[in-house]
Amino acid sequence: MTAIIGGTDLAAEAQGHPAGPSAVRVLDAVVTCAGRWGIDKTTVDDIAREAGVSRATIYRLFPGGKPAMVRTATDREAVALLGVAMDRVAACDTLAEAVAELLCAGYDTLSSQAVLAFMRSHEPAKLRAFFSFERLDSLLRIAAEVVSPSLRRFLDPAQSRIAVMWTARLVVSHFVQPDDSSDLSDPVAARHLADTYILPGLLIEQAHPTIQEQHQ
Amino acid sequence: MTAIIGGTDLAAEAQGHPAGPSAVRVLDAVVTCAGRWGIDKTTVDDIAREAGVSRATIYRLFPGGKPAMVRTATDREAVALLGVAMDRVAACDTLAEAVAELLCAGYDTLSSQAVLAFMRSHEPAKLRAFFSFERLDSLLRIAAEVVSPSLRRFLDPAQSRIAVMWTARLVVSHFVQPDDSSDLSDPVAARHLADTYILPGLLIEQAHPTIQEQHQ
DNA sequence: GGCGATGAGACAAATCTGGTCTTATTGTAA
DNA sequence: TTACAATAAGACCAGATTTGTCTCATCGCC
Repeated sequence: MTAIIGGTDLAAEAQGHPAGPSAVRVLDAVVTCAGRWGIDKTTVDDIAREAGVSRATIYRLFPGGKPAMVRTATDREAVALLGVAMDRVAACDTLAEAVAELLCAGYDTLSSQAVLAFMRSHEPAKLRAFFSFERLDSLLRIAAEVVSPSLRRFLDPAQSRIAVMWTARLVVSHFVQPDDSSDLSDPVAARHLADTYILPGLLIEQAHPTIQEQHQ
Repeated sequence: MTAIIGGTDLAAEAQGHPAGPSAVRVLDAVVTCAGRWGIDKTTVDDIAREAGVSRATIYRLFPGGKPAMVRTATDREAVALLGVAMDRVAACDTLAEAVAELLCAGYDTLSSQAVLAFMRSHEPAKLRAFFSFERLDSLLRIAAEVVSPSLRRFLDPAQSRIAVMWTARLVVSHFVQPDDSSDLSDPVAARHLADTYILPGLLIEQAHPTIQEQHQ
């Protein structure tokens, strides 16, 4: 994964996100404050105080205000979490193992995220909204971007992408609406889910490529 | 302990606190919201929504506004927590055991309280302020009121009161500023503290009553 | 010295919050 | 059914908070 935590990130800057040392502190502060009070209740002032930075600086770094900071922080957090998940996949020997591990790792990393934990226990409706329309597409794209390389050993690029996005959807769905009958934090359950719902699809696709895939 | 949770509390009403079913829902909502966002970030509107009650009703029940609700909720919570602690003392056979159990139970109940947990992990300065000036005296008085009867088996009323308040101070002090060398959630440590710092004082007082006690 | 980044703080506009009040509705007891 | 008490809904306003922008002083560094 990329060197994001604790340093500047050239890739982020290239795609329009500020990444200087102050920006990093601000983004850290966003995550900290949102984990403490939820996003709605944290003010720009809270973030400034937490980051040890003046409000003026914040608006200079993020002209879009709080929404921009939250979006950037979310992306950064997503990349970091997905990086962790990807590292766990590196050790897998088969596609089935890798997908199962991805399910498991994805679920674990989501669960360990403070802001998401806050939303899950205190404002589940907002969590569902967040993962249903607000940012789902963006997050799926990031997931595909970051994680799909780790499946290239087993699948071609287009299919890796599909596998990752499909897996990510399953993880998110189970996260926002946990299912008693299959707990994704349990590797066995994850493997079962992978074998049942994800791998068959991939194999069929492999046999009869769709138009969508041919275009990618 | 008194029948407070889930029903109306005549004692509360007598001492000026509203206690109808709506009032109970409001106080529950205060605790819930404060545990979620902290006291400062919860608005009367949040409380009303959480309680499923209109804002108008809230102001009718608590003319003092948010401060009044918070004060009442705090007192109610204190009485409930202290009741739990007191129940645990009932099984003790000696004064030393009882005081140790009181230390332990007090610490446990404080730790289990959502709002206090929130403050402890997110705004320790506010926690200290709360327990240092804002409400300490009131809480100590409530503690003495509620718990001291459980020590009457071992001490006379005045001394029970002193023992409880002294114990409560120690619990609070350790709660707001945990001490690595003595963890009050550990019964052994609690017993040690009781033997070392509380019981000797009580015995001395017993031998040489002070003016203060004689006046009570 | 000059320059870029930042902090401090003033400022107005928008928003939120607290608190009061009126009106309509509901449940209940006579 | 009528009368009454409790409440929801929401209008309303004053005051506080928050946002976003702007200016100016300061600091570190080339």
